[in-house]
Amino acid sequence: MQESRRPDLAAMIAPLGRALMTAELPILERHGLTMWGYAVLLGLGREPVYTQAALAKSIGADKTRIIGVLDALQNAGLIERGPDPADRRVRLIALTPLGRSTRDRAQREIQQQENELLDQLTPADRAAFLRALRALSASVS
Amino acid sequence: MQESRRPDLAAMIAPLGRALMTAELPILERHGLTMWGYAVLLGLGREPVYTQAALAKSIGADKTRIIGVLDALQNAGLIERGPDPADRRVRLIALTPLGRSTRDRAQREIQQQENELLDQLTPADRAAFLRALRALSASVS
DNA sequence: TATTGTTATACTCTATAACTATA
DNA sequence: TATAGTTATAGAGTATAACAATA
Repeated sequence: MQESRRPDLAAMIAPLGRALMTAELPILERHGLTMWGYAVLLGLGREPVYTQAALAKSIGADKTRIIGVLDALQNAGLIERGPDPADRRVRLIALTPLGRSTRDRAQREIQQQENELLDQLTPADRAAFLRALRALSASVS
Repeated sequence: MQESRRPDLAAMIAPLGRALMTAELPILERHGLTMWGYAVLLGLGREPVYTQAALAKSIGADKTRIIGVLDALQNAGLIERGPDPADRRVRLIALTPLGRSTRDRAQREIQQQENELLDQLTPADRAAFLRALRALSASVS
C-alpha cells in the first residue's frame, strides 16, 4: 500500500517550531526572561539536583553557553547557585520560590496561546496530535 | 474542564525539528545538497515562475542569503537561472531535469527515514498527527 | 590524571547597508 | 525614483580550545 504524498516532516515541523518560539518571545519578555533562561527554569523543574553540565545537556545546550544565562537568572533572584559541599568543583542549581512562580506564570500564558492555535483541530485530532508529539519528542531526545 | 498538564508545544516541536534536520544531513550530503539547497529545490516544485526574492521569501530566507545557494545549484546543473526577457532586472529560476530527479531521490530517502520514526505510532494517531501538522503548519506560514 | 566551571578565541550564520543595472 | 539582484560589512549566536580549582 502506498502512502499518499505529503510534505517532509522536517519542512513542516521546523518552521512551526520557529513560529512558536517567535510567538513566545513577547510573553517571555514581559516576565523578564530570555528563551534560554526560560529553558533553564523548565529544566530545573524536572529533577532536584543539578550540576551545570547536566543541566545544559538536558536542555540541549552547551555548558559554556548557559553560564551567562545562569548569571542573569541568579542576579534576578530566580535561581540559587552554590558549591556542592561534597564536591566543591560542582555548583548545585535550584529554583527559588520566585523562580518557580515566574516560570509557572510564563508557562501558563504560553500554553494559553498555544491552545488557541490548537483550537482549530477537532478534539480527537488534538488529543492524538499531543499524544504523538510526546512520543516522537521522547524518541529523539 | 481543565486540560491535563503537558509540556510546552514549542519545547517539544523545536527540538524535534532540529533532530529531524540533523538526521537529514547525511542523506542530503550523499546527494550533494545542502539544507538550503534542498529547500530551494523543494520551493521550486510548487509554482512555475520565480524571481529570486519571491523564492527566498517562500522558503523563509533572505534574498541575500540564497544567492550563494543558487550559484552552487546552478554550477551543479540542478537549476537554470536566466534573465527575464520582459524585465531584464529579474532572473527566472527553474528546475532542470537533473534538479528534479535529484530532489525527488533525496526526498524519497528522507521520507522513508521519517516514516521509520512515525512507525511507532498507531495508524490512527499517525494519520491524525500528519493531518494536524499540515493544518498547524499552514496556519503559521 | 580527570573533571567542573570559567574564560577566551574563532567560526558560522544571519541581518543590514551600500552598489549595479535596469525600469 | 524605485526595484531585482549582488556584494560588503557588521552583528549575533555557537562551537572549540585553553585555563584554574578541585578531586
